[in-house]
Amino acid sequence: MARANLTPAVVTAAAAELADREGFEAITLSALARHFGVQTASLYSHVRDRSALLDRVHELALGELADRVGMAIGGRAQRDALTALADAHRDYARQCPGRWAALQRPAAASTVRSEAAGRLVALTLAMLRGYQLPEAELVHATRLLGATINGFLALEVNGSFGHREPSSDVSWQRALSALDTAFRSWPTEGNH
Amino acid sequence: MARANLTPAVVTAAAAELADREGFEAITLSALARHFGVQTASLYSHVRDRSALLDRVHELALGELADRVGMAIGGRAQRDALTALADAHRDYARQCPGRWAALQRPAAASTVRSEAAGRLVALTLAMLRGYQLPEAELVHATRLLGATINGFLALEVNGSFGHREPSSDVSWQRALSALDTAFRSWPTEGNH
DNA sequence: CCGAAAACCTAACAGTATTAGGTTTGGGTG
DNA sequence: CACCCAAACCTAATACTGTTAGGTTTTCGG
Repeated sequence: MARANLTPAVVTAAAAELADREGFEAITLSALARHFGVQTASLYSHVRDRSALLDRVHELALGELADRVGMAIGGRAQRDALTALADAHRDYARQCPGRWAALQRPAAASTVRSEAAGRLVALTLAMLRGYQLPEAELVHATRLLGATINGFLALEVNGSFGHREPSSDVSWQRALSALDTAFRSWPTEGNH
Repeated sequence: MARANLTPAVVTAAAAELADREGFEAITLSALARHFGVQTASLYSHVRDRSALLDRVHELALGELADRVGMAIGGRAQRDALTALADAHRDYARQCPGRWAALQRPAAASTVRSEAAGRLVALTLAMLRGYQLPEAELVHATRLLGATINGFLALEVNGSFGHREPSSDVSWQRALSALDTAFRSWPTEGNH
C-alpha cells in the first residue's frame, strides 16, 4: 500500500470534513486512521493528541469564517454590514455544521493569538465602528453581537426551534433588527 | 457491603453533582459506579444508557431552572421581570455549570413534552406578555431572548470574554438593556 | 549511494459503553 | 414463618476509544 504521506494540515482538513458529514463528536482518531488506511497510532506523528486536533479544526474554521465575513461586509455599513456579517456566520453554520461546532468549544491560547482570530475580531470591530459607538462600548457591543449570533445559531442548529411555524428566518430578521436598533441607540453613561 | 439501593432519580442527581464538580463531560457511567461502590453494568438497571442519563440530567436542570425563574419574576414586570429572568439563568449557569451545560444539548422528545419544559416556557411567555407584543411576535421574541441569554452565558462560561476588562457584568447590563429596548419597540409589519 | 529524518507500524495499556446471563437480597404473600 | 419473586446487583465478555513506547521502512538531500 502506498503511504498516505500525511501532514498536520491534511489530517486537520479530513477531520473538518468528517465533522461536517457526521457531526463534531465523530472526529475520532480511529475514524481518521481508517479513512487514510493507516494505523491510529501513526496519527500521533502529525497531531499531539485529540484535543490538539480539535483546536486545529477550530482555528481552520475561524480562518474560513473570517474569509467569508471579509467578503461579505466589504463596502457595506450599518445594518447592511451587520446583516452581511451575521448571514455569513449563519451560512457557515449551516453549510459546515461540524466546523462551526468546533468554534463553540473554548479557544486554545494559541488560537486566541492566531492570525485568523485577529482578522475576525478586526472585521467585527470594523462593522461596529460604522455605528459610531463610544470606543469604550465597543467591547460590550462585540459581546452582545457574538452572544446573539452564536446563541441563535446554536438553538437553530440543535433544533430547539423545532420545525414549527413560523420559520426561524423571520426570527432571524427580528434578531438582526434588535441588534441594529441596539447599536444605533446604544445607552450612554447615566442612561442605564 | 450494604447495597446502594439506587433509583433512577438518585443516579441522575449524582450525575448532576458530578457534572457541576468536574464538568459535563465527566458524567461517565464508570465514575458514577465508582461513586456508588457498584459495578458499571449495574447502573443499566436504572438508566437505559448514557444518552438517556444525560437526558434525565437535562430535564432535572430544566425543572430547577424553572423553579428559580418562577421565584425570581413573581410580582415584577417589564425590565424588572426581564432582569430577574435573565439573572436567574445566569446565576444557575454559574452555580450549577454542569447542569447548565446539560441544557445546551438538544432536548429529548420526552423532555420537550415534560412538565418542567412547559413551566419554563409559560414563565417566559408570562414575562414577555408584560411588553404587550403582538401575539404572533411572541415566538420571535422568545427565540431572541433565549438566543441572547444562552449565547452570552455560553461565551462567559467557556471564558471567551477572557478575564479582560471591562467586567462582563457591564456587558450583561448592556445586553439586558438591548433586549428591553427591543421588546418595548418591537418592529410591527412594514417596519422591517 | 547512503544516512538520517520522517512516516509508518506493532504491541500494549487503560478507560469507556454496552450486552448477556447469573446470583443475591429483601419484602410481600400464602 | 417460610417461600418466592422481582429488583438490585454481579461476573464475564465484547468492542470501541485514546495514548505511549519502541521498532521498521521509506524517502530525500548531501
